Amino acid sequence: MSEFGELLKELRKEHRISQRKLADMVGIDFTYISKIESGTMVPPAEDKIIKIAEIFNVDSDKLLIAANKIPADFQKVITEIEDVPVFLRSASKFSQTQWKEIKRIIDETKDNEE
Amino acid sequence: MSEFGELLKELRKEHRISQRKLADMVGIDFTYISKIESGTMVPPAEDKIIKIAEIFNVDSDKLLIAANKIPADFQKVITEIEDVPVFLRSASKFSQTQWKEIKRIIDETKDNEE
DNA sequence: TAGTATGTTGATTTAAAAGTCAACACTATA
DNA sequence: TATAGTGTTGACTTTTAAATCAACATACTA
Repeated sequence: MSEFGELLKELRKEHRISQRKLADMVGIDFTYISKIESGTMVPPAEDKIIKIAEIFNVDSDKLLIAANKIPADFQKVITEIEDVPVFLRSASKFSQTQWKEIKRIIDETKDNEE
Repeated sequence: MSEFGELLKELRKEHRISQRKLADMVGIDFTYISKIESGTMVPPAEDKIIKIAEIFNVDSDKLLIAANKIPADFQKVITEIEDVPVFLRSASKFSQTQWKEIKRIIDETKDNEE
């Protein structure tokens, strides 16, 4: 039942890299990698997870979420924008249709970026 | 600069209650309350903050946010609803108008409750 | 003025999270 | 069959967050 562990193992295998090599790159002990993969130990701290995401070139948010961690950046958003906590309290009640509307709004902001 | 500390002191004063009494009710040492209020120490753990919110009859989310803590409940929402992290990444870019739309959607769900 | 209530400070402790170290076991291969 | 590469396990350690304990200072009040 360790989503993160399984995912890590998969990524590592895909990239054909050993636990020792990965551990070196991340900056942790290789035995810890072993335990994370088997679910014996909980996922590492956020900075390590971000490094892993970089190494395997995956979205760090996704990896953090898989580790059941809230990206620290979110703290700023949640604590600084008043309406965000209110939004989060309602988020579980949104219907499909409502999510569609929200996604439309999100997409609008994405345009602004380029 | 300790938002939480100042807020706590204010609430406590309003309720005309001593640090010792409050500490007893919350289940922590009174000297800790003193340090929190002065900003010497960081706010207590989430469960203590929630107790404080109950004692003073204020919204616990607000108190947690003032303490720069993300309510643990949010973790479920953030990790379990796929679109929420995406939303949070965009949240800081929303315009007034966009927030108005979002609030409208939130209000719709509130109707469902009663 | 002795007692009671209040808040402050510095040193220390406890609990939880995040990790290391040492030792072993299996496999491949030179 | 030695040795290099890999993963596993159990006990221990380090780090950070969350607090306590002991001692004192100030004000109030019986």
